[in-house]
Amino acid sequence: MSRRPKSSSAPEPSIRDRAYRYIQKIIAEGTLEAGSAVSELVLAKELGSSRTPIREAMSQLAAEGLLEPNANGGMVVARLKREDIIELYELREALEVYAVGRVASIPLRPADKDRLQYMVDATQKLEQELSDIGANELNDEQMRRFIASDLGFHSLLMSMTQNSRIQKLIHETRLLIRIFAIQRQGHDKSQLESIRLYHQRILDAVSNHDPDLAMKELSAHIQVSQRERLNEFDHWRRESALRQSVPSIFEIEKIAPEL
Amino acid sequence: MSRRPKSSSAPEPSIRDRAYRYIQKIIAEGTLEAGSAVSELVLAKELGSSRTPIREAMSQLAAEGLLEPNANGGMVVARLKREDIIELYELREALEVYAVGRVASIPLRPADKDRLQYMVDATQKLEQELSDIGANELNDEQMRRFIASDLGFHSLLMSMTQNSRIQKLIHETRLLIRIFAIQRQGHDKSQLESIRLYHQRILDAVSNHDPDLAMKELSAHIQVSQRERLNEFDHWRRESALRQSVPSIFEIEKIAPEL
DNA sequence: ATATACCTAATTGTCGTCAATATGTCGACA
DNA sequence: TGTCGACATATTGACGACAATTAGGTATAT
Repeated sequence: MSRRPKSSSAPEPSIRDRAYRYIQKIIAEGTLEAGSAVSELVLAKELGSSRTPIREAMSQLAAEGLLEPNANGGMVVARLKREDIIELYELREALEVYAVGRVASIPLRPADKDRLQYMVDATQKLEQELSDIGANELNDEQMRRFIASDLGFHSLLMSMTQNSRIQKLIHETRLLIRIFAIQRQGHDKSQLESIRLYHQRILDAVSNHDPDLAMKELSAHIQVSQRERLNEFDHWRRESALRQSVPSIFEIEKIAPEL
Repeated sequence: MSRRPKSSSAPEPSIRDRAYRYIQKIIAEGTLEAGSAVSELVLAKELGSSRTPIREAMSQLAAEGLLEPNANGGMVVARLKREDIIELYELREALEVYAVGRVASIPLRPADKDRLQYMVDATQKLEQELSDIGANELNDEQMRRFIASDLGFHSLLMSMTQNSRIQKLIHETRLLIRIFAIQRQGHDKSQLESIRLYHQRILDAVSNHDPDLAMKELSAHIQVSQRERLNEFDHWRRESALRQSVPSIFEIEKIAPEL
């Protein structure tokens, strides 16, 4: 790694790293939609580099689950199936529930408690805003704030685990879920309140050194999220199936009117 | 993947795959000791290939934790520190305990129960052999059989989980632990019995659809293993420190006799 | 004899290219 | 007209080579 001094001022990221971040970004942004094949050559031209660094970056993305190797060869942007959502949420549950049990077993520093409470309060503030204007769903800006506070709460909590491997896995799992999340329709007020209450109960349990309760609440919280996500997925798939089938009938009628 | 027809008879593994397995093998066998730098060129010559496939295989191994990138560049065979052992066992605990809870929640097929019981019985048979000849520790052949039955029990149990990602992570984690295990001195009879009893209790709990008990037993089982492994590690490190310091004195005496 | 500077050797990140295969299109034939 | 086969294209896996940087050793000066 001669080109990776990574010393003081100029980390000089290798082309491989830049490619890694670039591909991850365009997948996260949805520029590359799920299921589409991603070519090494076009990415190499886009980045003005050779195929080699792109190739290595894609291997890593594949190892993390963002890309999956196609049968005939080459990579395809991973397309989450229903079972994948189930698996990913189960993985989250296994890891996060264990982690929160550990966190709740050690003293919670007041500063950390305050930061966690701040995240919960941020969500409550959003609820208040909804009530004030009589709305039931979050607008885009509010949605962004909600995601920030939701992610912040979980990230903060998990960062208190000493276990770096578990942290990394949780991060990757959440990333996968988030990236491939169906366009999450804005949570309504009741969902918001439910999430906030879960967070508050988890925080209280951690604060009270009650690992069992903290684990139980977080487990339920994740399971509720899983179910909501599965419902979104089923809705989306049903609509998608309709959109797919109806035009095809039209096509048949247009092409073969005798039927 | 032109060279990967993967069709019927000749899967024709790509050079990359062969390199992956080869490197994993020589690390597992201890041919490459932990901490030593592994050169791409040497491996390429050993395998009679170019550096490219080796490079990609090494990237994958690094992603799985077997190799770790060196600061100046290049890869080094990962050398597990004490915290790594702690982290890996915690990860195992998080994943396996969750998985066994799931397995215990669904009906256990009689065939599976028999296979699990067979693994437990295999361990008990080893105990019997020790008792018969009045020995206290396993010889090499018995040790191999024990590892097979121990690994078999856990693998079988985990394979009943529907979650492929959790299975894969458990597999990788166990591989890491096993590969970097300090030369595990043969378990003595009491350890053998303890392990067998844990396995039996876990099996019974799963068989009786008692997820909580199964999880509790497996958790304790893994924690005991972790503690044993940490003890081994501490012993080894203490001896290693002695071995390191004494020769250095010899060296000094040879190089600078006037001291 | 020690320390510094230089030089050689080894190793790595990246590149351009080749061979082989999968895909899609066009044409021929029944 | 429908189906099969050959051709062209595109893409991937692998190779050898180059530039750059680091490490280690040597020579030189003090």
